[in-house]
Amino acid sequence: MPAPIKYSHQREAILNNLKSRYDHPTAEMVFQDIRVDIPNISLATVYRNLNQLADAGIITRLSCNGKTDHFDATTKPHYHFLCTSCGAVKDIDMKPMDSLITEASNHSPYKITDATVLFSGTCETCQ
Amino acid sequence: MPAPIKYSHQREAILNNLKSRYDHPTAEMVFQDIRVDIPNISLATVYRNLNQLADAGIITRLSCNGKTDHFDATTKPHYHFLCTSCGAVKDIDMKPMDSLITEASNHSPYKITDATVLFSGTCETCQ
DNA sequence: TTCAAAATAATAATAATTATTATTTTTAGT
DNA sequence: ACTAAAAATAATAATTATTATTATTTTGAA
Repeated sequence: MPAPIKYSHQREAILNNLKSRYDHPTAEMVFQDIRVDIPNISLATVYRNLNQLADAGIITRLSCNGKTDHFDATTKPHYHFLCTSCGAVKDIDMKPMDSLITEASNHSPYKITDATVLFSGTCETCQ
Repeated sequence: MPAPIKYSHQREAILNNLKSRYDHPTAEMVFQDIRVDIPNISLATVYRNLNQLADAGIITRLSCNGKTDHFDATTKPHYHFLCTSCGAVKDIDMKPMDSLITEASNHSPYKITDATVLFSGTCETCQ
């Protein structure tokens, strides 16, 4: 029984912030940005709401570098790029190949439902 | 100036342990296994050596679930599978498509050098 | 308007990982 | 083999990212 989600000012601000930007921020980055408007918001509130939104399938959690989690305002499947120099996470504007999942399913005994692809290298500004 | 790597009993045991298994263990898992032979080995030693070996390009660090890092004894590029139920990480025995990198390069301004692909779903035993 | 359920801020706690430090190993040069 | 500098270690403290706790406030249905 997942607890029904009740409106909150903070959650709306968090989701709006995430939707307004394209840098796939960490919880900390969202927190710093939102503090400007809601000065006494708590970092734990940001974490809690991002988790809630991800669990509800409204946003996506990205595990890019083994350290901090990043978040993506959209759930439409697409590929990402991680700059190994500055740590920025960006979108790759190409159509995901769903042949990957069928191919992998044919080569393994697992029930495969998802494929995450993360490219890495250096971004324009770091080159 | 990367410090030259000097031999150590512990590092050899860590690398051998990793090579002897196919479950892509975490540092903690390697630690527990090695304690049997080297009872007073320190967890920090396992972390330090796994990092060293990964930095030297001898092993691979896998960031699978946003929590604990896993390690792979080989550096040959191949795809992995994460069971969302038990957390196990396994190999997928299919040829990596290098078309992915060229395709992504054509669709982005980044210098892309690597692509990691992680499938997820449920493994045989969890189904 | 009332009231229970959910959310919050503040903070404590936890988990994974890395840093510190005094001591021990390793190894290159005698 | 002997010595000494560099690197590695064990033990442990510290750090970072994240989650749990708790007393208080907000939300929303009756």
